[in-house]
Amino acid sequence: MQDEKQFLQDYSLSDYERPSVTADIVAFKLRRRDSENYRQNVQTRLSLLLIRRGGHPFKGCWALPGGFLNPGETIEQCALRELEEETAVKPASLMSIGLFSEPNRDPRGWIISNAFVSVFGSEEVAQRSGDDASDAQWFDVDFTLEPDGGYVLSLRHEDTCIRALLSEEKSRFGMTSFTVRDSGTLAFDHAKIIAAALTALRGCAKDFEMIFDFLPEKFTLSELQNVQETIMNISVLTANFRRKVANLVEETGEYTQGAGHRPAKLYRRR
Amino acid sequence: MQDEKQFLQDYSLSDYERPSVTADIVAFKLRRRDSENYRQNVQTRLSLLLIRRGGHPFKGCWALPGGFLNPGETIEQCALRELEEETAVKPASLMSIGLFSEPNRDPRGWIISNAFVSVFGSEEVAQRSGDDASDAQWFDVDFTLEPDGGYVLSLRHEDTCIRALLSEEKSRFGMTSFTVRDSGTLAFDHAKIIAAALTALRGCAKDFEMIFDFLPEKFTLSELQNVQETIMNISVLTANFRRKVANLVEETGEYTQGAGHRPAKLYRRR
DNA sequence: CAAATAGTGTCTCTAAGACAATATCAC
DNA sequence: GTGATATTGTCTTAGAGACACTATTTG
Repeated sequence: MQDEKQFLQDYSLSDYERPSVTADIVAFKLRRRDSENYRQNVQTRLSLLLIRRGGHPFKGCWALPGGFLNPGETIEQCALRELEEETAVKPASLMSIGLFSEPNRDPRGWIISNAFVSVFGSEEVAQRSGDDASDAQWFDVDFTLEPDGGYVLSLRHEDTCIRALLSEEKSRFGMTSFTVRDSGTLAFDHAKIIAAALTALRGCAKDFEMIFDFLPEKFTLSELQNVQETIMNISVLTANFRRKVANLVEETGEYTQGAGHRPAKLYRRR
Repeated sequence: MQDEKQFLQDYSLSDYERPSVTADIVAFKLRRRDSENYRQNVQTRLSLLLIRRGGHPFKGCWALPGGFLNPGETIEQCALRELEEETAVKPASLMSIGLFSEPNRDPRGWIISNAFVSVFGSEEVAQRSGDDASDAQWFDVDFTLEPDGGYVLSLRHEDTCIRALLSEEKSRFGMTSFTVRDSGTLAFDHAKIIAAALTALRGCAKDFEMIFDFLPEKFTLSELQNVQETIMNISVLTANFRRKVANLVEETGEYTQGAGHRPAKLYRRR
């Protein structure tokens, strides 16, 4: 035992070269679309948070929020800390989607990144500007398979439109990874990370995982259905949706009011 | 542009403290059990590869194969390289199960690890001994939920029996993580990693992912069924199993011979 | 024939999908 | 009543699970 104490005292990790480690977060939120009819329910779009880089490299490009792992914290704590520096709010959920470790993914040097999907509820999210970020904005997401087999990732915020092209690479186990053919004005390999995040998010939403995190504690079944439809970019039949989620929710006894049509029961997650 | 070149030339990552990064691999294989009856099909057990540590820390304990990430390689390449140093054979598959980054998981210092599940076919796997490993052996796996809600992980090889106790921690998204209550003679947090690996492996096997990697190119449906049953520690009805995998395989036209009973069609993966 | 595995047929039950019908509010 | 959403009912079909049955080889 004395032996081991001595060993650890003498042990030095400094002989080996070490990478810098970061956490990058793909933060999702549903953005309300203005409705043309005041009696209609709110329409939503899926959006994600990007930060305009103020310094080199990729100066002026848009990048995912994230930052370096500090001693004494886990990678999840790092992700939450970096995210809170940008949004001032804790996300409703956080899910790892893997380590991105291509040696040349960052021109600054050997930097590998663990990426996360995070979800924010629909309450307004405050924004701060970070130290090396001149701007942070939520971009509407469009990620679709083209007839030629390629994927197009479009991110829009007001006049700004980012467009990236990717190819799918099926590597066993249902896990799909993407290759970037054109990164547009996205920094680093963030197009690849966003594509992986969207794939993971849609996979979860299919099984009703994570969809509750987009909503407040109490919600109507229509709102819940809207979340799934928005994320997966599909539309499902109401009757079937309600049957499938019946066991995942419970009634609160409360109802919506003054919506211009029949009130709806408010549910909560069970 | 000149501006950016200059920036990158001046940029130094050395101001920040950096962790060492490793890849640890939970390598699975099916081990043939001696059958009491020469006419019966071979019975199998799930086994995983452990290495006895020859040096400090955890001297004499058993640990997962793995090693440090080198510059110029991805974490997947690192995992394959370390695994090949131990087994001299490439695995049939490799799947990441996440980054383990608890600050004090390694007494040597700040070392974080990306864990992988890998699968080897049933052909014999050669073994080399690594530099800091005095022994490498395949341990039969038993991982079961006890009535008290805890999990027991038992690993056996001849006279050696490792026994670890864990608790389940459901952290949203169906992703379950484990807390180690008693590590037994397993080094570091490897009991936690093995529990996560088994959970991931069973999740895959349920959907017929990864089960083909345990078998040679040509196999019978009985063998395939046996793989799933062994991994998940369940038994399923033959007729139902065959219906479910029917679209995942195709006939080769060949048959087994001389097994002491009716020959079986050999299939391959489609 | 006995022992063992290989392979098929079919019944039931559940869940998913499609579609129709009714209910309730604001105006 | 009209326009909008809320909520329920039910028909059909696909798939999972259970179980019974037949087929083929070695010894």
